[in-house]
Amino acid sequence: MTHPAKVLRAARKTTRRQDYSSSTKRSLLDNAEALFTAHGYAGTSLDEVVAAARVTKGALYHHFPSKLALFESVFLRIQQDTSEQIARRIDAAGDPWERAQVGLAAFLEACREPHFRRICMQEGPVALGHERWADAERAASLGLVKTTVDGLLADLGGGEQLADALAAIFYGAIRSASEYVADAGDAEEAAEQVQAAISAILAGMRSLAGLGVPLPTDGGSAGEVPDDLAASPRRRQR
Amino acid sequence: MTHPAKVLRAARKTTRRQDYSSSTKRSLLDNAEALFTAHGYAGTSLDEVVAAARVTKGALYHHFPSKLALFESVFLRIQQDTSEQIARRIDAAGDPWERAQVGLAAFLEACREPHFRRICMQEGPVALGHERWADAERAASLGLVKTTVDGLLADLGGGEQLADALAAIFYGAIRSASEYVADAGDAEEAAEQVQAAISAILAGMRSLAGLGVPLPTDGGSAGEVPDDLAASPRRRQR
DNA sequence: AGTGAGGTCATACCCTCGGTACGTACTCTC
DNA sequence: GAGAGTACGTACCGAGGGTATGACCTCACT
Repeated sequence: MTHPAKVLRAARKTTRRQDYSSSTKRSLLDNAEALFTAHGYAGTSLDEVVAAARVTKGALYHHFPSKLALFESVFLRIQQDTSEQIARRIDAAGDPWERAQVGLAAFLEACREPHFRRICMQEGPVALGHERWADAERAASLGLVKTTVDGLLADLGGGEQLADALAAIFYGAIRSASEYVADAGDAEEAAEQVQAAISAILAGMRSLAGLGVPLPTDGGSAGEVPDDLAASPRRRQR
Repeated sequence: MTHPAKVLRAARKTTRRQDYSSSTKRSLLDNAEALFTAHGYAGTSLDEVVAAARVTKGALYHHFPSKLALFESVFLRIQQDTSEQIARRIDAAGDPWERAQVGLAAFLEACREPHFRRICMQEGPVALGHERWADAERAASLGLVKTTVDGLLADLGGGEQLADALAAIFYGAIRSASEYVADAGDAEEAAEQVQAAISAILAGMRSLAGLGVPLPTDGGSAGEVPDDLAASPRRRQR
């Protein structure tokens, strides 16, 4: 058996110099993640980051062009890890309705991780700006929701034109639900309530389809809604 | 007839000095609102604000103890105006389901106002911090949603223990829906989709109740959910 | 092994911006 | 009309993001 170090270096085909560099970068990312999680984006100074990572600002600015770019790297790393994790659990589930339940549970769980909650859900939109954050979300969390919703609608048969809107709605619902759970005194009980509430919503949609009620109706199916309110927000009732 | 100026001053019971002061403060609030809307909290410097309001930092710091306090004043002013406006429209509606529809339409409309959208929905949580923002929201927008949801549940009969969770869920759903509408290429069409989607959800809940399905079921009613994912229900089916 | 090259990082500095200390002018009251 | 207090301006400080410059260290090539 050869020497472990030699095997590693040979296998990874990296120079000592590259090891140093990537180690420095990784340390910056790790420490930045911890500090951003603890104090937020604006509340974290680069001096704190470089001190924690035991480097200087020169090193930081060699690896990242700006504070924002550093945050974005941290953000993307967490987001990708988390969404892959959730996707794996969804894929392990069976029919669309079970997948929705599993996805919800997995997402609620992820939102109880402080770093995901703080960096991806709270700081992300404002630090990166709504535009870039929304793009990243579309590719990750929202994408998962969209896929799941597509599955549900396919199972119900119909309502495809509502898929995007429904995905956005469910995504916001889950997001807000996670805040509700995180803020609740009894997180377990809150999580149960959320599961029950969303189950009820899904069950309602399912029963609607069973009743032969067409999903893609324009307003009015939940109660008498004046035309001018259901159709175009421009025209308001006096 | 007495002198006009005397009449005015006597009627309003304010001194010229107080007029000047409140005018200065109002100008600061107005200009800060415009700048915060355009460039966000971090992107707006106090120098810009005082220049726009044609005063100096001394004046600003006489009226507001900090930049954050200035932002909070702007925030609260917009939030109160908007929620009062929405509340009036809800109160003008009839049964709970119509109230929900009207409230949704009014909220979607408000979210298309740039200053409400940017300051109350986007910058608020991060600038004020989640805690203070959540408190303010509970008293305003979320309060409206909670009241409306309470009305729905009362009409359905049952599910009261889910009211808080449902309100949080619907609030997030509406929030996200408003983003969806704001980001959409065709806002009109997007708003219609959102109205239709939420109508479908509400109709589903209504039909569930009509079918005699009890609302407060613990998970699993939408599909088979593995025990370990069902968030430790106190009583599980089966 | 020696050496040039370039990637990697440290040091020192600038600039913006939130916040403070203090001075001034004006207005109201007695 | 004199004192008092409010409203506001001016000058400055310190924190923090960003930059210019150069040293060191590794690596490839001879």
